[in-house]
Amino acid sequence: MGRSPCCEKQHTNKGAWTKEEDQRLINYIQIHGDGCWRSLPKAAGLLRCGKSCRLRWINYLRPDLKRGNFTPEEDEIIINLHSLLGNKWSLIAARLPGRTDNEIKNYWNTHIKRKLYNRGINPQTHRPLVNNSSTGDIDRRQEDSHSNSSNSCLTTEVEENPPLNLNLELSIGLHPHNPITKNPNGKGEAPVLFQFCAPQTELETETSSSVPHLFRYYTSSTS
DNA sequence: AATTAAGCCAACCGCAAAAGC
DNA sequence: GGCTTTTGCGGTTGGCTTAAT
Repeated sequence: MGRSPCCEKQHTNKGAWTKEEDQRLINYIQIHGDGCWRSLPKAAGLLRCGKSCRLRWINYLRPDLKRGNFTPEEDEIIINLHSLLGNKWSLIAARLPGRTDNEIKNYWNTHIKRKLYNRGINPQTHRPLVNNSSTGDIDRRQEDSHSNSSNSCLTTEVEENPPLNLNLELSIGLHPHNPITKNPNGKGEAPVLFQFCAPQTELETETSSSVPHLFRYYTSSTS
């Protein structure tokens, strides 16, 4: 038995948002701010589920959203971050001001995956694809084996290949709400240096359930 | 011009974590 | 500490648009 729905489905609209609905949501948030999504629809006079309102605001109506195509620089940032974080779209989005996790996820699936395949790189593992010598087809089993878990490559690949030891500085914008990148003193910007380390032990590698466990990060104040 | 296929993106769904009581 | 509610995330889907036949 699942959890009860978050809202009375028979009383909510679904599908594409109308201009009027958008305007109601914008007006409400401009006055009251966002948050408390559960009660927002009723208060704003919208026949929508709170989750739907939140998604609409975050992915489409937010004033700070950047519109338009991704730049080549953004492409490379996404590829680099994905190689480090896996399908953690919200974390990747936090490093790209004006972009949403949904937008990046869609862009990854429609553009970047193909781009990497064309470069001969497995988009999930970020390692060279293995060519099937008899057929010439690209062997995508690597991707299939990885698809069950966004981070599973960290266990299988590490066993097959020497772990990479990278010191990579991510010279990209900070996001004020990201607890990782937020400067602890709350002032100014702190450059964030991610230091990626080889797993300490096999046990640690086996039991790692999230990528951040495998690396540490630190910030340093610019002041 | 009509039909089909592929590309694209907004929105939905289910789950897990966080927050509240 | 345990239960319930709310929020946020990632995967998936549906439908619109464009390209190819």
